[in-house]
Amino acid sequence: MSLRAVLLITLQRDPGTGYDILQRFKTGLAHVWQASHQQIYRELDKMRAAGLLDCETVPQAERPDRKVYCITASGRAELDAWLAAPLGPSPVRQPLFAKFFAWDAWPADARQQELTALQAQLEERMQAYAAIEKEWFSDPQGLTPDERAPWHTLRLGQRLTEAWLAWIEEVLEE
Amino acid sequence: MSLRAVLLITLQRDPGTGYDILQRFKTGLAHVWQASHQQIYRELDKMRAAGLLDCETVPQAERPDRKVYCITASGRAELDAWLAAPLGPSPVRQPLFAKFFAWDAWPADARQQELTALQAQLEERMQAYAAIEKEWFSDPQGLTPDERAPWHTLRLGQRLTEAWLAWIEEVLEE
DNA sequence: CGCACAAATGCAACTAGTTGCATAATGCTA
DNA sequence: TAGCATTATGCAACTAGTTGCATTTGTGCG
Repeated sequence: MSLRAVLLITLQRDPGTGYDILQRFKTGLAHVWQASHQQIYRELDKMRAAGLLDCETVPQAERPDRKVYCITASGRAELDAWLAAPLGPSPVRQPLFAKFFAWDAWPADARQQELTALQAQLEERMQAYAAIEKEWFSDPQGLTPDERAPWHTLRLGQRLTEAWLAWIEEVLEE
Repeated sequence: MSLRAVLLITLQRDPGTGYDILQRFKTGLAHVWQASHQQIYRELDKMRAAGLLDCETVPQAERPDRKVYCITASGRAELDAWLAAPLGPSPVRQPLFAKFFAWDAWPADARQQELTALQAQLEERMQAYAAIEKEWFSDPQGLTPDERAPWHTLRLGQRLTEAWLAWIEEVLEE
């Protein structure tokens, strides 16, 4: 259900094609939602069939046609309903924790490798966050509430990533 | 794939039935993995068919038979392979962030309700962590490395939950 | 007594997401 | 000039997880 909501949100802000949305998932929405192009195209088509979206085919010279989707009144109603309803709890699934519970069977070198790889990945993420913050949110106090909201999600991303990094350091010290 | 690995891990430690594993997912493994009984039973049967598990049916007087599963050599090999291979990155899917990106369409009362509900849930989780820590890990320095590993996962759970709570407070102050 | 809950298992149908393949033009680069 | 990335869409088959229903007996509660 949530992919559908995310598509409604982004199309409500800006109509676009499946490909456009794929690009958004790689840039501005990267720390919100990710989905493959197959999933996006399929979901958009289902939503159009359900009357949540309108679709206009724009032919292009020498390129495949662009199918530009845009939200309908019924799509907007579905989005409003989704926003009003509280999110359910998401099930816990931590494969890394599972490895910790198999500590005695987990080879020390694999352990080391896993944790340092994760560390590198998290540090990269911190840098990506910093770059986004610098580019878009250099003056958080000067933003409208609507513009501040995405900045808050960035802040949480930073807090969580910092917590992960501190923990990895603690574990690696052993 | 990870459910399979988690089942291998817990059965390697202690053979048991699907029902037993369901109970473990509700207690000791609650912050590691969660799955419904249907998923567990189905996966166990598939794993038995694939030769990863042995199954012994224990008839009980006046109760449904218990099917006790226990890991085979080939199951153990699969577990070792899983432990040795680094985990892939998990896709980002944050429905709450999505709501923040639809800030202007998100009614203030729904927002308030969502965040305070989440806050209550996280505080409950902190208490659950504290209870587990008190019961099982009151002396972390006195544990063997193997016993310390689950304690580390608890510590990360605490750190992440604290980060969430601090963030919610920051957001609610607006 | 009747009702809910725990113990113990399972089928069937569904939604969500992944993987592999296919098409077809343009532009870049080794 | 051959090969690879980008733009733009899609089918088919698969794995993973959810939801709803069903069975059978014992135990505790009001």
